[in-house]
Amino acid sequence: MKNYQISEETDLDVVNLALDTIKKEKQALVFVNTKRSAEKEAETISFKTEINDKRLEKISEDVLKVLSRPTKQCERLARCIKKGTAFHHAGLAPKQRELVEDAFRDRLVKIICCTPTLAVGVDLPAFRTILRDLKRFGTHGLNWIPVLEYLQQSGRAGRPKFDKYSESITIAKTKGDKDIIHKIYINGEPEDIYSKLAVEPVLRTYLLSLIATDFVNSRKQIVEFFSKTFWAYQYKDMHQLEIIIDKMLNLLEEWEFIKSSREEFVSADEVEDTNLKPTLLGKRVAELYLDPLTASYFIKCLRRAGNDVVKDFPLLQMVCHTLEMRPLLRTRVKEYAKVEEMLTTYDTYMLDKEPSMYETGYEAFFDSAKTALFMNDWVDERDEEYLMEEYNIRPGEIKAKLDIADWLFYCTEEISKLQQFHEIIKHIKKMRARLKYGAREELLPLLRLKNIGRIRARKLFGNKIKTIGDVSKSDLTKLIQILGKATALNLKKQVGQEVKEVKKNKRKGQKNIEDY
DNA sequence: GGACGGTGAAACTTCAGGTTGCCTC
DNA sequence: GAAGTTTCACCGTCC
Repeated sequence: MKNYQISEETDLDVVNLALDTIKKEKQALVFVNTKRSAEKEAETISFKTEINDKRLEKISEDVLKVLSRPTKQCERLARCIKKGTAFHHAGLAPKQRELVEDAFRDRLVKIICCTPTLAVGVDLPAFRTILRDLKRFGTHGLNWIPVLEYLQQSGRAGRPKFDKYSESITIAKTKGDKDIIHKIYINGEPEDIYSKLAVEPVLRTYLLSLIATDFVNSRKQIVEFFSKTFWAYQYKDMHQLEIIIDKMLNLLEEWEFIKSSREEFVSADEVEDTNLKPTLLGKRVAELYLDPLTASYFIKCLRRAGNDVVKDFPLLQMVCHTLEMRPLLRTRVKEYAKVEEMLTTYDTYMLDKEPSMYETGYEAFFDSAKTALFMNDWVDERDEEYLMEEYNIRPGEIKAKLDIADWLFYCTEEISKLQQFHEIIKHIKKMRARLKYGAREELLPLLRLKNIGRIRARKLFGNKIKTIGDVSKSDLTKLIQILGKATALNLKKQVGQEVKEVKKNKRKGQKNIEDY
């Protein structure tokens, strides 16, 4: 352990450490416990650095171009990057994350303030890691983070190629904290690892896939298989495990994903066994890697829809009320009325049944409706800044939620095919396209064109160009006015009307691109 | 006397992240 | 539980 003094240019420990890192011509990662803190910390440091670099200015500009209209978050990140700092968390648009990571690898950005996003997955070693917060908000207020996480974060320090040694620094806020940090993190042992197989959704999914792939085809084989897993090794009580497995098998059969049949003959030394076979539906659910509970829930909803009219909001709420979509957006007290109103409006169209106020799932149901509300606004062409203000959801989180929704809708589509719910498939296809682009239905024809997103499609639509046919008919001059030259020419090309670029030997009456 | 701006205490709000799947020629 | 943000009372200054 080294002992040295760091110059105190400010009265903020993290800022001093960051400035010291830069002075040493090194880089650091600062780990904090919230997205908001990551942004604030990066900004505070950025006010104190004396970095000016043309390359950083370029990256800063790129960061602003990622969305159709930069949000306040984009602008804040851009300002930080200009000064050689950045923040990094799951709320960043994927492209921005990439820009930040690359800039750090290129040693242009010196300090990244981040949430644990950077502790796992991404390989971004630094000379120094600064762990500002070792406590995080959990079920019982603030808790110390697991030792394993501490190791993950501090382990980001160390670049064998560049440095002879590296540093991981934690900041204690009180003398008491200092002692605790020493005891549990620096001198302590990491926690034991526990098998995730015991978690019901994982077990259900895994059990079904074992049967669906013919890896096992009887109850006995299943028990045998699980007895060899880490789960059984840790759990020790195999009898208890069998009870859990039976419970799951019963559910899978009840949901019609598997069929069981008793064997006719039972030899003297063998115990009774049950044959297990997947149904067609069960096979597909397993292939989709979808939690069987979610699959059976979708089927219930689809049955309820029958041949009735399907509306957007109920469809969105259906996919939001799943384990896959968690964590859901939380409904704040003052928002209850708004959510309630939406639920009342669509009362007769809801595919999912509203639990009574006294049931345990009541709150989750409301949250699923609020999450659906956000998606509904997205397909109503609201932009990222609006969604941030209204729902406190950032671009990166929007993308993640929409991706899950798309996957779940795809699964719904596949299940609908097998269950002969043909009517609803076209609605789902439409909704998937709208979620992808964040657009109203009327823009869908135009969105099939390349290089046309919701912004350009809306511009065209506003100019009475509403279909691909309209694009063909439309005058090139007008298209150029709306979209600019490059895009307009590209569009014409896509509809099979290539405008040749004639540079010389221009005949009378024939126009050059330059003429426009 | 009133508009304005700066300051700081108090009240209020919010709180990490992630894997799976299929394909659009 | 605590950081970060918002709100609001309070005070001084200037016109």
